[in-house]
Amino acid sequence: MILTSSTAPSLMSEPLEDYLETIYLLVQEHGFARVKDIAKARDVKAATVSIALRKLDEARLVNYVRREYIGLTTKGEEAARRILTRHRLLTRFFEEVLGMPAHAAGEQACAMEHVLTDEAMDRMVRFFEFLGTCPSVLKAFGQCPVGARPGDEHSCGAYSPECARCSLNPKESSMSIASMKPGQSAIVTQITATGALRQRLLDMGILPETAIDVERSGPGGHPLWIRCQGARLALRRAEASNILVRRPA
Amino acid sequence: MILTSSTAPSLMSEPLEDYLETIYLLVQEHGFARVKDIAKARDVKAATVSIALRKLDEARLVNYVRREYIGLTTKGEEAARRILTRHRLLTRFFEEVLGMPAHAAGEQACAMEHVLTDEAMDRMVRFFEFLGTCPSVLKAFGQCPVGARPGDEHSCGAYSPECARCSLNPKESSMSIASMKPGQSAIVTQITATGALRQRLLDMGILPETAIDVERSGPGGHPLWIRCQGARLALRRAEASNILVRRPA
DNA sequence: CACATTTGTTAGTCTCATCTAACGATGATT
DNA sequence: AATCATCGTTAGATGAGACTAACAAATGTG
Repeated sequence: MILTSSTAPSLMSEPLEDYLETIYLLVQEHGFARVKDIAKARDVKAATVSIALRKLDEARLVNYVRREYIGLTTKGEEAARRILTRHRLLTRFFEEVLGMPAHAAGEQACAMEHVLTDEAMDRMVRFFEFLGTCPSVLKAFGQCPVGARPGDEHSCGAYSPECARCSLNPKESSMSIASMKPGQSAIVTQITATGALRQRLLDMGILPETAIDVERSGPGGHPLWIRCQGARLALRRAEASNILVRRPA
Repeated sequence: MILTSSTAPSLMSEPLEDYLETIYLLVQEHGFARVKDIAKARDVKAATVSIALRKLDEARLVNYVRREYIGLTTKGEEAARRILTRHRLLTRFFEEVLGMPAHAAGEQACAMEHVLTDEAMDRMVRFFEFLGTCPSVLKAFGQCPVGARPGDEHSCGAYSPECARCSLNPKESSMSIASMKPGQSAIVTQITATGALRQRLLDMGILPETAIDVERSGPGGHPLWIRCQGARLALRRAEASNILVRRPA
């Protein structure tokens, strides 16, 4: 989707930002940066790096003398650190808050670091500051069945009776859409499916706090027809039973 | 930064995904999609849309008969809904969790919706499921000085004595790096600056839970030299006093 | 020192997404 | 029915970022 952007965060293309970041890291690690190493780190050919360096030189972001080691200008260092900081922040978010494995968190951060606005960064930092003073929050998330990571104690969505804090254990008020009648509406609270089925349901638009209207509901093996976000979807009963809802008050 | 991606989330370019999304929304809103409307929504020329439609038709994502209304195939609808769901999820995250204004949240979501991996989406949904059962968390964040949004009661970083929950009010253990001596180290807990200064400090890499080493510290008007994430930075005392830290135990 | 290997640059090509300009096709107006 | 405005398509150009292939420079080895 395209919304008209009000702020111009960066004047540089994403690839050029990546080169800057790569150079910064290479200099930090080895004390110098060479075309070959940049090419390897970014998984492009050396020829491509040469061209990029000329552009970065024209933008006064690197000190580029042909066939010599490459250094960042002050301006280039600042730009690199700006991106790198976003990378670290996003990585921490996906790893520490959402509980993703380090590598996946880093990859996700790579893809987003170029487009994180100042405002979103500010709010994200504030969220971390908040969490720093209320560490119980993340602990609670990590210990809840929904928040458990693969390898954790209550992973795989296995419900734990001790988890009173989050009260995610099935209770009277928790029903699946499989038991709803045609014409009824409800709000999704949780998708208990895992793996590919979970992803399929999410991709269809079935998210927490989304309204679901049941249109047709055959008994037994017949599919359940629902409306969600304006779209008509057909679900098997086995799938539908993985979507927990609450009836609006 | 570039990390080798293990999963191939999408086979489509971002612009093509945007066209799909735009068509989906236009059909939902008006019952049909025309080249002209797509061009307007995406802010490109009609010629560009024509070409994109040919590609989407080749990929069997739209039913494209020259000079007629454009409809999505089942496959196209699924792809569009996939992106749109990511858009909604990200928007809600930036709006409801981080407390950004609706428009800014939507813009940020636009920029990220194409690169959100299945795994990150899964974890993000789980986080929402968790928050649905522990709504006090977001309430606590929104009411803390750090989490207050512009317009909220304790916005602008004004500290509120009532906010005992988050204990963000200055306390004995809370000191700024301005009072640190050369050779001392500490961990950043909070950046109390706002606006451009805050952004500048963040961009330099000064984030919560980041280690800071003081290298040189002149008295009075002299700058404070610190190391942060391997970089040497010079800060004015007025700036340094906005960086709160705790000494490692 | 001569030659081979490694490293970097240049030239030319490709694809993608965009543009402008010109041209068809459709439909509305008088 | 003739004309005109709107809408869509085609053709051709541009700029970014990548590639290959060929060449040039630097570095090591016998």
